[in-house]
Amino acid sequence: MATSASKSARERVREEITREILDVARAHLAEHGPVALSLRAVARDVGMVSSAVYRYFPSRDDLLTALIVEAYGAVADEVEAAAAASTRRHLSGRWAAVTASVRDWARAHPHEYGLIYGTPVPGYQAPEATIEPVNRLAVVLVELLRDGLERGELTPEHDLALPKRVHAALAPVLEFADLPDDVVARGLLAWTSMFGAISYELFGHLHSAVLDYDAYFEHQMARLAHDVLGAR
Amino acid sequence: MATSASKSARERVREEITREILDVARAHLAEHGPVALSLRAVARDVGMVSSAVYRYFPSRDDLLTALIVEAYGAVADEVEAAAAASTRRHLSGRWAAVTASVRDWARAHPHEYGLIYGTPVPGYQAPEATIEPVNRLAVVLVELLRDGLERGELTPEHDLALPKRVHAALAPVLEFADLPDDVVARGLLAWTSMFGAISYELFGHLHSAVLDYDAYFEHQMARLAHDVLGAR
DNA sequence: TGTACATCAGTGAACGCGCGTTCACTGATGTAC
DNA sequence: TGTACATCAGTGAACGCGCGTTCACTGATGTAC
Repeated sequence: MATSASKSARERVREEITREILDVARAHLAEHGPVALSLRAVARDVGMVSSAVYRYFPSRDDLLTALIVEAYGAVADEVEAAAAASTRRHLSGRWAAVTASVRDWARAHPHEYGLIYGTPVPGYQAPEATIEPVNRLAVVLVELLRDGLERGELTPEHDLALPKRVHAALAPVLEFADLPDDVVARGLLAWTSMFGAISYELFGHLHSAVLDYDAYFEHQMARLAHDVLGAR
Repeated sequence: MATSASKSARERVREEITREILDVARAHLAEHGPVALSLRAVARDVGMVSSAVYRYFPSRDDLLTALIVEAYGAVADEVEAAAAASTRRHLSGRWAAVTASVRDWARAHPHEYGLIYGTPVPGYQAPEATIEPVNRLAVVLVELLRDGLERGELTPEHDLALPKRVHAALAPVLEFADLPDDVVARGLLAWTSMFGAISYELFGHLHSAVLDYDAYFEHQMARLAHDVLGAR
């Protein structure tokens, strides 16, 4: 018992320092962007020699990967919290809450947002470890839609029936969601549209086109809920 | 006369070489992404010594800027061509053609797409010279909407009237478009949603969620035309 | 048309830089008996 | 509880790299009279 306790003492220190490296790295990321993320600079700020970092991360890329995974986790946390805090509201209200939570996080952490929803860092595909937080996001969206259906707040008009080819294209996501195909298609469209709106704003394309980003975003999200999701 | 002809001879050579540098740079961009764009490597491939490039571009950043401007111009070309080739179709058909042209270009030039619609390169704001091609894009969208209205193919339901604050937020773009405010808002939403759909696909987020990207995109764009624009 | 000078493109060497990663090492902490 | 050994964190020097940019230069092309 004493042995395992002391053993975990070393491990606790290790975890602490790993955390510290990640925190410093995240700060660097926030300030200079992923491209400029330098192992040496991080090491300097942590107060160790650059080679010591290799005790914790086998390479610079692994450090970046860890940050990517953390960023996904952070969005998932925000979204889950927003969804949980709005269970008693109507579908459109919950949609507003969830989309606002993503946007707020994105504005607070633009570089991290860019890291996961902007241009992928060259030579990168999503690491395995992002599957779990991405799934959490998907679950929130699916639950939102399911609740909306069950409560009768979601009244999709079936006037634009899904062609067979589109239905087939959606196979993986349909299996995951277990909802009517047009609801899934609408949900996905609303979801990607939200990212379009956020990226467009965050990456500067609304500059000199729109004055009040908050009002604009809120309104467009309401429009998505109404027109695309079919809420109300 | 002879003088000005020979003077422009030198100038023609200069333009040719400038072009060659840009072409090589664009090829490098396509292969390795903007981060890895190196003045020295470009110079090597053009067949000159690195310092010679400074006769044409005052710095690496200016070279990148030129590529950004060109990329915007390329999208604008595609979009204008698609719009021009589809003047006789219905609004939804024209919308399909225009959105497909953006997506096709994006898939053919992913790094260039990422350069202008993905994460901005750190320390960059859109250079002045992008205003012109961006305007050309805006004009296409506005004309699309105007034609749709005039032909009665666009029947926006005024059930979701624009709150004053949103109307005010849209002031610059309303002045530019000179169309009913809700039409402008719908157009902008459809437009940014298109970018969301393209980025989501191109940046890998549809991976293992959707099987047939072509069918999926086409359908979602039809949905946008119908549900958001109010086409038909 | 011919000569003297000015402009410009391209060369080659050099600058200083910060980077990722490796490696042999020291010393502290944990483990086994 | 004490000793002998194993594990691990962190050090410091060194590697090779490619980069952007500057600068004095050569030689060709254009200009003015």
